[in-house]
Amino acid sequence: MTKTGKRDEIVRVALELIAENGFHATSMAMIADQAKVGAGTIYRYFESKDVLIRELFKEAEMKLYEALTIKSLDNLSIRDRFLFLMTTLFQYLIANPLQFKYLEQFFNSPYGVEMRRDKILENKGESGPFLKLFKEGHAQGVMKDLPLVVLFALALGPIMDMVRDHILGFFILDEEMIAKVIEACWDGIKR
Amino acid sequence: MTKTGKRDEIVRVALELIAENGFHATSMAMIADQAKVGAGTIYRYFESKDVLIRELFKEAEMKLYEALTIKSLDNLSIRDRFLFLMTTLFQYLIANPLQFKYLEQFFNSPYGVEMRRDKILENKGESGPFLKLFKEGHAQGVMKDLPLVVLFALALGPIMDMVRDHILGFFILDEEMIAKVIEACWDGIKR
Amino acid sequence: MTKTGKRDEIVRVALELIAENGFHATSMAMIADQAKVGAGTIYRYFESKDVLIRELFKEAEMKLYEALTIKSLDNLSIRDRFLFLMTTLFQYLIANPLQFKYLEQFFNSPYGVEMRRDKILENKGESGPFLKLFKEGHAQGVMKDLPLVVLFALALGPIMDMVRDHILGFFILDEEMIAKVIEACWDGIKR
Amino acid sequence: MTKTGKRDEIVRVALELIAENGFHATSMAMIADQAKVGAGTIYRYFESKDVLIRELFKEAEMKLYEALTIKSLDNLSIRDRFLFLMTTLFQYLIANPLQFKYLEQFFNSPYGVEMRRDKILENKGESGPFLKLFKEGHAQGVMKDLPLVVLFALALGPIMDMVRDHILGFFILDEEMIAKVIEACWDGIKR
DNA sequence: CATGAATGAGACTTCATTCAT
DNA sequence: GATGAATGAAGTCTCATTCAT
Repeated sequence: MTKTGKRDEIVRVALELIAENGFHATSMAMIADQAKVGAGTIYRYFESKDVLIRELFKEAEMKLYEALTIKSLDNLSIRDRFLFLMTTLFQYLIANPLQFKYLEQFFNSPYGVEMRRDKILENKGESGPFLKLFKEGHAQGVMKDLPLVVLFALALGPIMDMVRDHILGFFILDEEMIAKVIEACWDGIKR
Repeated sequence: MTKTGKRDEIVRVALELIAENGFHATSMAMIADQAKVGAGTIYRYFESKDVLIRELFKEAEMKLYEALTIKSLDNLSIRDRFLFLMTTLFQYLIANPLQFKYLEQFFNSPYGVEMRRDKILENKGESGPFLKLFKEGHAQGVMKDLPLVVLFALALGPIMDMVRDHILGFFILDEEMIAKVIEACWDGIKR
Repeated sequence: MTKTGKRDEIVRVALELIAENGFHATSMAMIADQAKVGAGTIYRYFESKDVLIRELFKEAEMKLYEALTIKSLDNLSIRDRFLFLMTTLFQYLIANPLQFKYLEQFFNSPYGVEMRRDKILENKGESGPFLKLFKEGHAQGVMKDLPLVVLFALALGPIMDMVRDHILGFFILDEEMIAKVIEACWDGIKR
Repeated sequence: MTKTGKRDEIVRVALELIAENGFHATSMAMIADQAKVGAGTIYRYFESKDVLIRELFKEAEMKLYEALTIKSLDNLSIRDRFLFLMTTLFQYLIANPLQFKYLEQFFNSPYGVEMRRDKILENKGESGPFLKLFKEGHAQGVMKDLPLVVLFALALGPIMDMVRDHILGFFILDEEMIAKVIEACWDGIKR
């Protein structure tokens, strides 16, 4: 196996195991076993379990970010861009439940204290797609005159809850329902 | 110390430590030390750490439920009842940050899988205040025609995010801002 | 309950629990619970668990000794006295399985190192019924010229094994079989 | 130290400590200390203390079995084979007192309930040397017409008692005495 | 005298991490 | 680089014993 092959396998297995079992219930030995590497090998790539966990987060965050920025939306209206971004987000999270579960766990743990959920989308600086959208929505007077943090919560809070319930099998989200939820979120933030 | 004094102290300390550090990082020894009881004493009151954690949840859930049901609202309009309930919830969570943090952690852990956040308010049967409200809102055609689960997410998802940010000190929620957020949530669920 | 009533109850329950579960698996709390006394009460009668265990042994030993000396056998032949004593022993142990199990455990544990099984019957000085019998058997030339310790082992070793198997349900000892086993033991020690 | 060196050392030390102090009084920490390994190392080789205890038994049983089957005895008479086997057993147990003490403890504990002492020698199927001997003795009419279990008790019960006394230093067994004891056992089982 | 809540030493076990091979 | 056996600190839990009531 190539060098990066081992690293990738460790990352893949660690994300999967932690998403399913939690940080605590996932031992380094389990990861090593399932990734078919020696226990010590993980430490060639990650200084410690803590570092591994943070690295996993960064990679999951990055992938999500990329999913949300694949397409230029500059020529659409604010509303249409919101609908598109939200739909993309929904679809990505539903298609990648392990990533979603991992991110949820990460945020809801001591690790996530200094890294609010909003930051997933916001912290990429000016280029964060939701951030950019909300700023422009503000400027055009299309959205409520509320702090960006509040707009994030209004738009994304419900989404996270719905996706969690869907992944846990408590509620089935089909395309029609997704569209309705997004519309309702829009009602919450639009002026 | 009175008989129940020790149990109360264990509960208080355990909630605080777990809220701040997480389940995993809070050892039984830490709880015993800080509660100033012997290590074995905890086990007179709680069969195991697991049982302690679930008991803490039950007590926190109960207190929250009580806070939301102290006042009869039957003679108010749906909208006013919603505003009142949401304000009460906001205020309770902000005034009891340890309980909030504990509940958040509990839900976002293997413990909480079978106990969705919505259930906090819903599962008390017909008397769950939000459940009752949403059902009536539905019936009267005041609210969107969406499943109750979705209405919960739309109304409560943003609240949880805002409260978390407030408690972590990322954003200051004053009464005016709370009122605005609640209004926006109402926009999200009203027809 | 009278004072001795409590002590007796503790002794009875402790013997039963230890016979069934072993020293280690029987906690003082279990004994107190089942004897319906407070945990501290046991310590009014027995200085420690160790003392209780030794006291239990002494009482069991005493009862067995009494069972073997109820009847004067001086006018019987050596052989008949042997048969009678052995039959009595067999019957007593089978009728009192808890006592047997307790004694077995006691001997086969650090407690019993300084108190060989033979001592049950021997240590009552000159009056130990088996000891007396073997000495006279020796003197009359009816028994093999072997040390008393060896005669004890030849006569009693098989009995203990048989009784254990019977009590554990591995083998059914009826009166006929008992008689045969005793006859065989006699063959082992007779000249 | 070689790879298996640690396991062997753990086994050796555990057998010794348990033989001297009993299961309960021998902690895993004591074993680790005396074997000069880390506390966790024992668990690489044995899943739990329970498993260690059973494994120790299996190894002790196996060694005893091997000691009794090193030599083919098919061309000897039943009586000579009996004398030889018994002598071998005596010598093995006296030469390996730790194994003897361990086996005694094991049988006389909850572990040994389902594994009667007789089974040490019997359960190897048709090849158990004592079993084979007793069956043939039966068939040839050389031995008493008693169940095999009884023959085991008559032959081996006294041996165990004598060996225990010898090991504990209560009685010195020299070769001459051993021969006499075995003869007496033969008298007990022969027709 | 009796009680039983409280204690804390100590038992078993896990697991992140190291390091000789 | 890779391995995985070894480590030992730390965690959960038990239980003989004490002592205030």
